[in-house]
Amino acid sequence: MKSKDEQKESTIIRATLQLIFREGLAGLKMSNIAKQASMAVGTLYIYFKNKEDLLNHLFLYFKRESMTQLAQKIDFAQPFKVNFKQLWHNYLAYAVDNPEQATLLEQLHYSPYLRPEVVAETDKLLQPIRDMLDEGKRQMLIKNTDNELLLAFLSGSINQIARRFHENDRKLSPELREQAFDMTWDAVRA
Amino acid sequence: MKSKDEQKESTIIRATLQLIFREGLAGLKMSNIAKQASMAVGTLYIYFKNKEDLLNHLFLYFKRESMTQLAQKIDFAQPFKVNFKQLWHNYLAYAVDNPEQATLLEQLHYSPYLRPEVVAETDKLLQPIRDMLDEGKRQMLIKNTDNELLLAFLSGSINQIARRFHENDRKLSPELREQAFDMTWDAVRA
DNA sequence: TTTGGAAATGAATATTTATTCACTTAACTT
DNA sequence: AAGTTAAGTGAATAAATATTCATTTCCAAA
Repeated sequence: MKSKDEQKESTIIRATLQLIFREGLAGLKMSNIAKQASMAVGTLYIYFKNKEDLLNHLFLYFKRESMTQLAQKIDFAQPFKVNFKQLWHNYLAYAVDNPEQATLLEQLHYSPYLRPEVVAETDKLLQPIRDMLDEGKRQMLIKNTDNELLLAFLSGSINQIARRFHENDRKLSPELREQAFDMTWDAVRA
Repeated sequence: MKSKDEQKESTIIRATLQLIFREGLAGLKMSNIAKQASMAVGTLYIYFKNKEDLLNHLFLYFKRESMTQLAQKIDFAQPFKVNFKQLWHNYLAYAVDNPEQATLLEQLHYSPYLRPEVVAETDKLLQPIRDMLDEGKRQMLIKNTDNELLLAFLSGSINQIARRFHENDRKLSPELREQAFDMTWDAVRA
C-alpha cells in the first residue's frame, strides 16, 4: 500500500503561511492552498480534518518553531545580560527573517478559527522567558516590573520594528539593530 | 421625501468594528453587520458600495479618529519632554480605551480588502509626530536614531501592552503606566 | 392632506468557497 | 507479478455569504 508522505503536512502548512501573508486570513481559500502546495484540494482533507483544524495546527506549529529559534545559543552558565542580549537578537532575527509569521499569528489570534485551548497552550511556551526575567530581577540587573509589562514591551517593539522595515522594504543593518538593542536595554535595566 | 440619516454611516462603521473585534475579519459577514447595527442588509448598500468599500472607509475613519485623540492637550509652547509624555499617555489611553481598534487596523492592513492608496494616505497622518521627534533630536534630548525605528519602537510597545492587558482582563493601573512610560523614556532619551 | 421620491426592507438570487466521493495511482506484501 | 490498501485527484455538490431588487415606509414640499 501507499504510505503517507510525512513531509506533506509541513508543505501544506508552509503553503498556507505564504497565502495568509500575501492575501490575509480573510482571503484564504482551500483551493488556493492546494494550488500553492501543488496538490489537489482533496489531499488537504487527508492531512487535516477541515480548514479550522488546519489553521489550529498551523498556529501551534509556528509558535513552537519560533520558540526553538529563540532558544538558540542560550547557555545558562553565561551572565544574565549576555543571555538577554542573545535572546533579544534571536527574536529580532526571527521576526526579520520570517516576516510572515508575526502577521499570521496576529491575524489568527483574533479569528473565529482558533480554539481557546490552543491559545492557552502556546502561552505556556513563554514560561522559560518569564523565569529568565525573574532571574534578572533577583540579580537587580533589570527593573522590578510586572512580567507581562516587560514581555509586552519586548515583543511589541521587536515585532513592530521588523514589520515596519519589511513593509517599507528597508534593511535592518547591524548598526540599526545595535541601536534598537541599546534602546531596549536602557528601557529595562535597573 | 425621506432624507438620508447622516449618523447611519458611523453607526454602520462602529457596528463593523465591534464584530471584527469579536470574530475577526475572517468571520465578518454583511448580515451580521446589519444585525449589529439594527438595520436591514440592503441598507448597508445604500451607504457603502460593497463590503470592500465599507472596510476601506472604516480604516480611514479610525486612523483619523486615533490621530485626533493623540493630539489632545499637545501645546507646542511646552517643553519637548512634557509634550512627549503627553503624547505617549494619549496613545496608551487610546489603545487601552479602544482595544478593538488596534486589532482591527492590524487585521485590515494585511487583507485583500484594503486599497494601497488608503494605506498610503494614513501613513501621511504620522508626519506631525515625525516632526516632533526631529525637534527632540535637535535639542539633543532623545537619541539620534532613525525615525522609523523610533516610531516602531513606540507604537509597537504601547499597542502590545494595551492588547495583552486587555486580553488577560488586567487593569493598567496609573503606577504600571508610569513604570511603562519610564521604560520608554529611558529607551529614547539621549 | 396629498403626493413624489428617496430610504429602508429582507426574501430571493448570484456568487463564492468548503467539502465530499467515485475513481485512479502508487507502493508495499506475499 | 498479482493483489491489496491507502494516498491522491478534481469535478460535483453542499454550504455559506454577498448582493440585488420589488415592495413598503417615511418624510417634506406643494
